[in-house]
Amino acid sequence: MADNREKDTLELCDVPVIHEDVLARVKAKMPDEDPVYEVAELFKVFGDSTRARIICALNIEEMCVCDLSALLNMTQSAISHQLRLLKVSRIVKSRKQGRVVYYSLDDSHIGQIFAMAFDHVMEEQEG
Amino acid sequence: MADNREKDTLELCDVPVIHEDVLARVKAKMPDEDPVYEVAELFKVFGDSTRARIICALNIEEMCVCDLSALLNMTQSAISHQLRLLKVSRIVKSRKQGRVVYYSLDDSHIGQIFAMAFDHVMEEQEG
DNA sequence: TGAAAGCATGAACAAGTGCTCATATATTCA
DNA sequence: TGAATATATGAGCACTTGTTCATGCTTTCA
Repeated sequence: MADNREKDTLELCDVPVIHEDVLARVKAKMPDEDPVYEVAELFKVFGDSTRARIICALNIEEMCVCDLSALLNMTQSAISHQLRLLKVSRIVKSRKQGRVVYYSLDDSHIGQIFAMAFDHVMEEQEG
Repeated sequence: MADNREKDTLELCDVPVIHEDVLARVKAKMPDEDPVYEVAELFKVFGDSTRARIICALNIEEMCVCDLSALLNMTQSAISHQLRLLKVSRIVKSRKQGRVVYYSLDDSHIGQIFAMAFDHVMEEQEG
């Protein structure tokens, strides 16, 4: 990140393009950058087994932290940390009643996306 | 995975359970462990922006490695490494023609799952 | 009011990940 | 056959991530 001398032609990545027509078409049809990054961020949150199990549980019904801990056989702290991430990502929402906090899925899309992913891995099994 | 002596009461995680009825219901309805882990693995692969962009591109049409490199402005090596992972995960397939290798999506589910995720992040935007 | 219950959070550390660099392999063509 | 092209891959490194541990906050109840 310091020495840029002798690099008048500073293409970061000067790979040759073989199919200019293909490139042009794909460039035209590619979705905008930002949504793609957001989709990747969403999948990144889904892509941890603890969080995936939490989502599967909350897709069945609302649960409090300690019940989730018992269900998944993990410490309250670990679950709580993950729930925080899921909440920041707007995947779950919470309501507090006394000293108990109940979590549930924030959006019906979430369950649908998981359902499709399940279908996919099930078919992979057979075929 | 070796030493289990002196662990007669081996609750790994003895959190109290508040709602036994909820726990019983969710336990009964929870999907099997293995598919959940596989779904998480699938999402993990989706959850990187480079791979997400590759998938978006290949969802439009088949492409070779160097065109992908040019499109995404990344080195051929970086793209090739990611394509390897995508192929092992059965998300893309490849066909070789001369010294050019063309990649495409291996399954129509993939595009559908991405489409749903896009819908989700778009609605998040609006509120 | 003080103790207990339920949950949240900061620090720290091991494990995992994505890129770069160098190099290997495979194919084409002169 | 030898050079050039297209792609693959192993090693290394900076960076990220998920858990644990200790502790703090909030609410309830005796």
